[in-house]
Amino acid sequence: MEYKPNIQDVAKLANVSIATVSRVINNQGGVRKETEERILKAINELGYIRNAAARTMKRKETNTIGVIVPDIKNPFFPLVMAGIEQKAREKQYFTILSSTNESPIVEKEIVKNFIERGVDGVIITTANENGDHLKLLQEQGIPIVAVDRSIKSFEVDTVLVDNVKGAYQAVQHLILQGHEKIAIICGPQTTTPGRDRFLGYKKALENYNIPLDERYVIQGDFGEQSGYLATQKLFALDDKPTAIFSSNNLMTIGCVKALEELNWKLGSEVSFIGFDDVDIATFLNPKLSVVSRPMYALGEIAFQLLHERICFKENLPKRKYLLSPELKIRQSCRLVKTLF
Amino acid sequence: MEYKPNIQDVAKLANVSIATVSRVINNQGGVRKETEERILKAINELGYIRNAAARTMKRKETNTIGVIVPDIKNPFFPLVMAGIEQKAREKQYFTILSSTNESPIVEKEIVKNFIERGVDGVIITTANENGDHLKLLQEQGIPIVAVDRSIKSFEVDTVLVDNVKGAYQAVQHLILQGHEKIAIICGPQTTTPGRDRFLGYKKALENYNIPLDERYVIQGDFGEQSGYLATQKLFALDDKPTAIFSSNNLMTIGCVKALEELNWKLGSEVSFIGFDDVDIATFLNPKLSVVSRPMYALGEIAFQLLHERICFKENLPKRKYLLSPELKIRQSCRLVKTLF
DNA sequence: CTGAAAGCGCTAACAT
DNA sequence: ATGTTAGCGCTTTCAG
Repeated sequence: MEYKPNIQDVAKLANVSIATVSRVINNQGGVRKETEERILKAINELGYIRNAAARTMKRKETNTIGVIVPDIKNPFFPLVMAGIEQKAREKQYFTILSSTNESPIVEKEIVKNFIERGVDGVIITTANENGDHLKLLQEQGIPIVAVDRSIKSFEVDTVLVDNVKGAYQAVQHLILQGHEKIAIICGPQTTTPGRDRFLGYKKALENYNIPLDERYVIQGDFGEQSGYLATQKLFALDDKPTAIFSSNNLMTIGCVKALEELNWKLGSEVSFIGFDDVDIATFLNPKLSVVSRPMYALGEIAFQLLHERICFKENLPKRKYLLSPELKIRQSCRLVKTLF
Repeated sequence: MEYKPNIQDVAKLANVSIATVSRVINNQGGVRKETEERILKAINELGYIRNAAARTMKRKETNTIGVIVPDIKNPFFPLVMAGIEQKAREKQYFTILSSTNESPIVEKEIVKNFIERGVDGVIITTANENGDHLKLLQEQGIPIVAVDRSIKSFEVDTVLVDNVKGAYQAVQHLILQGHEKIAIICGPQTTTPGRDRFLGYKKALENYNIPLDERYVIQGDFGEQSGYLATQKLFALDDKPTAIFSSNNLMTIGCVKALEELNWKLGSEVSFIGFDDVDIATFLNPKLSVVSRPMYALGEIAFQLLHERICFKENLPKRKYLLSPELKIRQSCRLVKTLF
């Protein structure tokens, strides 16, 4: 049973023209009830399923959006994806997902493939915020929504998390607890999240008149290993910090590992807040305080924006959403112990 | 710049026929070098990208495979997906992913949509192992590979993890450490993994002549909450178990949470082995022993099987792979303390 | 209410 | 080496 019936077969079996069949499968009305039933019956009998390729050729739309993420193994993205899919399904859109492994080259290939397939729009967390390689999409008039990382070289709808604010709140909290020697494990300053989280850190210090101490600023690369190393460096300091702010989830993990090995007591000897919730946060003792991002909402809004853009194209100003992260205070940050 | 150029535009600009252009974009050779260059130049100038829909109509193939998972938020699946994508990319295949949220109804919709789109094959971890809703695929002659969960109602290539063996090894390990009161937190007995892991548990007890004690068998649903509840039940027993085997990752997390709240000392008062590695495993103190599944390999092999099937269709026997999980002994299971 | 027919953009068989 | 042309299966005027 390998034969794929087409609209012709259905028409023949139902004794109508293919135009009528088309009307029925597209619910366009204007077909007598008996005729419709006859057609439906034929469709069922044959197991007819309409051919999307042929349909797309006429319609110039696929009801499909493409999603591009840099690393599907990072738990952040599946959660965003879940939000996107949910909203997309509601609007009868389908979602195709590809992961670039942070490679702009792969990303470009994927973009090209998405265009070939005629996706109606793209949601992307790009591997390269410059974004020149995404111009293809723009040239084809395919709407784009940038999620979590913005795109520099042209204007697109964007939904970001307020990284500055999240970092600011975390550091402010530490300051209000009496900390002054607050270290930051930075993300790459070539990425917006990396820069912005550092910015929030600086702003908080500034607002509370705490001078920035370069020794407490350690560069990391968002990888676990760099968080580990950074923590070791901080521990080696004569004048150790009393609190650490880590700029992302993986570095948090590295940091916690180092803390444990160094026997540098979390919560008591050194307070800690990390950016991004991590699975382990509530399993550690003390439980980790974190800045948590609304991943699901990020996905939902991204689809919302994309959908509007697909419907109204250019008759819409470019929009930038900035979602607020949530500071979840648990047990890893405590009032500073003053020594006098 | 909204106009999508087509093969005609390219042909006109390069002063050739569309057939020649087609030859070039498909690397079929038989075109004079200068001509080819002229065409390439025109393609570049116009920003031409070929239309997959039109191509598909002729070719009857899309170079695309569909992947269906029950829950993209479960970290298991993105890892499998990464393995699939890697292999697929090597063979120039594209991958489209959809998640069913464990709903067979959604799954059926997705299947239908995949067929509409003309995917060349499907890799699926089905939400309903019965599989009647997948017959559509079979009828259309679309190859299927089942991953992690088998399909009952017809024969397909399958790649599973040896759940019986994994559970057996875990429980055996506990037995050899002297445990006799070993509890299991079961997965749903309607799923193969749920059943098989229970089977492995029973087999191990049997082999070592330990009678099955119903009080130590708690039903869960693979969700975190059920692991939590199960642990509470076990703790409430007069004759508490000295070891717990949890049937999956999420229930492990629930279990560990409960353990902590109940102040039931992991490793000393109660030994533990869980099925599936979890992020937190090595952060806990003591570190969790687990049965770990080869997720990436699962994905790689699945694509391999699918690809062969796409190429050779029926001229291939149905194949069943059974990958061995790995028992990772860490610190959460200890020699039983005998009381006499 | 229904049908006939013109393509959508491409590939591939057949000419030249 | 290159061009001509017949569809692939569908949607959508335009007629009836």
